[in-house]
Amino acid sequence: MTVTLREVAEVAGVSIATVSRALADVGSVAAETRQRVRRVAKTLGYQPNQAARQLVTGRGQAIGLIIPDLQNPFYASVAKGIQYRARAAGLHAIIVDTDDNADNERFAIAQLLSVVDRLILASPRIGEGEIQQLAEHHSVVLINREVPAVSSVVGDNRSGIEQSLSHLTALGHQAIGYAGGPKTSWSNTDRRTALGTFDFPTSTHLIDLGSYRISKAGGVAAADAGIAAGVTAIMAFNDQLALGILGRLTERGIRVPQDVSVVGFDDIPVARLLAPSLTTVAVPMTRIGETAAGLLINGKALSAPKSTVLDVELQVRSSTAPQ
Amino acid sequence: MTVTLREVAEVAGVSIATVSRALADVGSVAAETRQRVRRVAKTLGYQPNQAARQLVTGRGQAIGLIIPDLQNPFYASVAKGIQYRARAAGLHAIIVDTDDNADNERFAIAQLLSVVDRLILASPRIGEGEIQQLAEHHSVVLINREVPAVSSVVGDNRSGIEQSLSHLTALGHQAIGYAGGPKTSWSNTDRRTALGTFDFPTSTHLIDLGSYRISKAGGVAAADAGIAAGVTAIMAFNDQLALGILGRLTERGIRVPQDVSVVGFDDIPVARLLAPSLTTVAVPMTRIGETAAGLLINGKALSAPKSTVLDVELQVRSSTAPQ
DNA sequence: ACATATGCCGTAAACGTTTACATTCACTGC
DNA sequence: GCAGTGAATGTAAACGTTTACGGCATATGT
Repeated sequence: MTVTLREVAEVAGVSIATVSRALADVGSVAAETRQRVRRVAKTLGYQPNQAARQLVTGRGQAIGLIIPDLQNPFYASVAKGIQYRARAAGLHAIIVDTDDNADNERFAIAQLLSVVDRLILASPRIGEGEIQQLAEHHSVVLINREVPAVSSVVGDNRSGIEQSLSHLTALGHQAIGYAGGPKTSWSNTDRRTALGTFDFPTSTHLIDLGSYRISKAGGVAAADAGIAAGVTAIMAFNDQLALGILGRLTERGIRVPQDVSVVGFDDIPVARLLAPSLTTVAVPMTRIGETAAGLLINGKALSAPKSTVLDVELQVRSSTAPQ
Repeated sequence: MTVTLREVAEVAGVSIATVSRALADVGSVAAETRQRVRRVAKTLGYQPNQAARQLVTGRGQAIGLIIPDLQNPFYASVAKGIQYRARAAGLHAIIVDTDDNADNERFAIAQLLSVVDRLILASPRIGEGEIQQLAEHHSVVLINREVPAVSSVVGDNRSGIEQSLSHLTALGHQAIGYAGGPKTSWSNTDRRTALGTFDFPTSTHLIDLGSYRISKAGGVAAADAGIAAGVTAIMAFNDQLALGILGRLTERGIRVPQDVSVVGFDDIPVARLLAPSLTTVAVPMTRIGETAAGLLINGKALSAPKSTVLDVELQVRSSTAPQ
């Protein structure tokens, strides 16, 4: 049924070694022979058996990608970026969704390592030690998390927070609430520390509205907390939380942006579709994916671990207004 | 570095065949031996080489998934469902995003077939003939497309359209516009034909607003077309298009649902987060994925091709109101 | 003309499994 | 006591590739 090297070799009248060399364009093989082999392979519809290839070379044609949640547009975009870069290198992506669960993640990693030796971990929830140990034996690149001695690609959280705060203070907001994300999220703590070191005008104060799950209920709770605290602007951990906040505010008769301004983070595709469209920090999600995959593919990940920080840019839309 | 069957066999004092049998729990092996082998394998940290396994068994540990766009929440959810089911069977999903391009799709299929022999095609854009030919030689399940003699899983488009129309006519709408999706989409044409056979009250008429790309611009154009046509309700091909329409209507000062009602299709996660929250046909996206993966895994896909139609249910929210 | 280099190609080993077949051994029933 | 049975294990082939090695030409240098 399936055509192998042997059959191509027979038809072309050469040995399988020559066929292999001709197709891989490696070693020395006469131009005429190469052409003939190529032609035969094509007409026979030869497709190399990747399992056999991987068995002997030890290096597979796929990279593993572990993400917390495919339904989260952020990770969907990151995954897309990884695919672009991987496809350019003739690789596939094996994606595993962990449902944001550390145990699932551990299991997924173990499973994937029997199939691939190159791994991209997006927002891993497991411990630093585990990650470092993993990185010692395999090619690993992290997304949205920094761990010493391991390659990573992240958005510039500090800059994003600063741009948001500058925007809001410039608009005259003096009571600004921050609705945080899951405590297990590295991005969340990174953004919180950036908040802590921002140089506020003396008249302005930042109010911590707490940490919320990324869900409808989380958005409702965050919005209610913001209203209770009397803030005039809410910065959300990410766009999905901001969406929930937007919905709840409208539900409670509070106008955005006239009464309260809302700023998101990430700039997921729907952010610009909303009414009001969401002011948010645009994170180059796809490019994060491409960069991470690039590190893995060109082997830089192992040889010289490096943390890459990509620029972010505030997109001012209609969910923010002067106070 | 990596531990193989041989090393486990040596340490356990048996042959590799026995180790293989003990671990796979197949054939007959003494209980005491099995235990010892298992223990040794565990302490040595044995991880089977999947490439070798696949090479000899011919069946891999992964299924291929081809989707038009990961960033589309519909497919992200479907992919998640597939993962659930696949994980339960110890399988991985190799996902390829084709950017909704038939050529990319053809290439992706060819590529994937050298790695997997089981394939799920979501909304394939390639021809029926190609699909049927593919299904002859491999296990294939289609999502959101029906092709004779090939297994498929789809949402009940007819029912969804009927529920939407019934809802709108019951609310007193007499000029209802339909904003269609890409012409290449099977779902789109399926929904259109359902529209054509609906039994309208004589006072009501349906207005075709045309076909639109799923983008910001598409939503704008569709909304403008609806306004120009003077409709009081717009049914959108899917939620993303509905989102764009919602945004444009608000932008033009038209209130939803007071002036115009809007109905979506799919019920993607953000639909309920919006203000106004979107009335839409809930398609069991995750379950579609699970079902498709199930067909592939239990081998039903090949032996008895069957089209599975899953129930959909209109979710009435606040984007629709009486006229 | 002979030694040497070089280009082309075939032989064969290796990758780590699974599994058909062979072997051993103890036990059963007569 | 002996053929027959069946359970437990070992032997070895096979899966389809890549690649080190060696052989055989032919070209090159003296």
